[in-house]
Amino acid sequence: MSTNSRFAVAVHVLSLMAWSGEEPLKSEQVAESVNTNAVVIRRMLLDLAQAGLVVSQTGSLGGSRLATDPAETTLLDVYQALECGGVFSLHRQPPSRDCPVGVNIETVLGEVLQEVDSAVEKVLKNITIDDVVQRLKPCGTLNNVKKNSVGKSNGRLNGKAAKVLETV
Amino acid sequence: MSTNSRFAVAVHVLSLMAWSGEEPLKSEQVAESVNTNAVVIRRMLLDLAQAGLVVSQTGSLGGSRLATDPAETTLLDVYQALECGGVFSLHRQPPSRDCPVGVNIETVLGEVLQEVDSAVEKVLKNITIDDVVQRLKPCGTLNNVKKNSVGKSNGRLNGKAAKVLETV
DNA sequence: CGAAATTGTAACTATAATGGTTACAAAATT
DNA sequence: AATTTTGTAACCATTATAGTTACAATTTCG
Repeated sequence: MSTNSRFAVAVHVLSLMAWSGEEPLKSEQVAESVNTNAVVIRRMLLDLAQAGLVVSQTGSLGGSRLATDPAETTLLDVYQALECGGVFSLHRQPPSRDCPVGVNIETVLGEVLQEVDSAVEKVLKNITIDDVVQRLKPCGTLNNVKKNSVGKSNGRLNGKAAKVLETV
Repeated sequence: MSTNSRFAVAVHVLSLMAWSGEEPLKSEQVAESVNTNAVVIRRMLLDLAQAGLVVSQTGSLGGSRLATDPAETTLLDVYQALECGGVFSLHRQPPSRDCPVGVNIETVLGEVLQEVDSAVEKVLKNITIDDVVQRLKPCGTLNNVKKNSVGKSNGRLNGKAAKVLETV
């Protein structure tokens, strides 16, 4: 369905900011964690800023930080900030008006899609950015060491991880 | 989000077949109602046939018809037949392994997306093709006449509508 | 059998959303 | 004034889907 990772990236970005607190993050730092280009991040930050979820500042000490309490910001807020406009779409071209099915299928499907969207929104409304951050922590410390067991992740920041978050 | 109308078209196609009963519909007829090309329809019918929802036959009296009871076929069956693979996607490129957020965000997001998908599936599982067809009927007779009030749709088939469904 | 109709399928182009890149003006700090 | 960073435009790349043409394989019917 969706070849689209915008929602995942947006949650990633906001989680980074929640993790790092008040200090503004530069788009370059965020891009490094997300593994993409800084302009892609800035474009997304514009959407998030327009929705009032982040604030940014230009200049040499600039960057972006959360504009809201992460414990109050839900994934529904994030989803709506991206203006994805629903999970499914209706027909590209309107169906035949001369067919009894075609003439009304959009109305009926519209109701169904609305029902789907409501269900999605209900789930997203119950998860906050803070929830996501809390759920990140156990993975980073216990679970992951056990899985990889090569000592790559030992709870301390090292290498680029330090570069990304120590400056924060 | 989804620039994708495959689900809408698939439900349209199956509703047409449910509406028209046992008689096989030709891809050209279906394409006329959906307002697209017959090959687009045939490609979709291949997906639906592989999922066991329709059967097709070549030859001069060929066409496609439902392979299941429309009252037992849910929109979840349709959705799964299309193999859309979930409502949202994770990151295209894997995030940084050197960032405490990046290294675990995919795991956490995967759980969230699973929760979303389950909610969507729960809704779709409760709507059958027959439900859709039933909900098409009132629109075609009362509601629509009132809305358009130009007598375009008067309950009888006329013009191309006749062409599409009278042969059925 | 041979003609006609229809599906199955390949090959190609078109469209649209997203992602990636480069470049640079505007703003803020030193 | 110099430096840094965002905001933003412009362009290309990638991917999924839709649309089109063409044709072999299959089925019916004369």
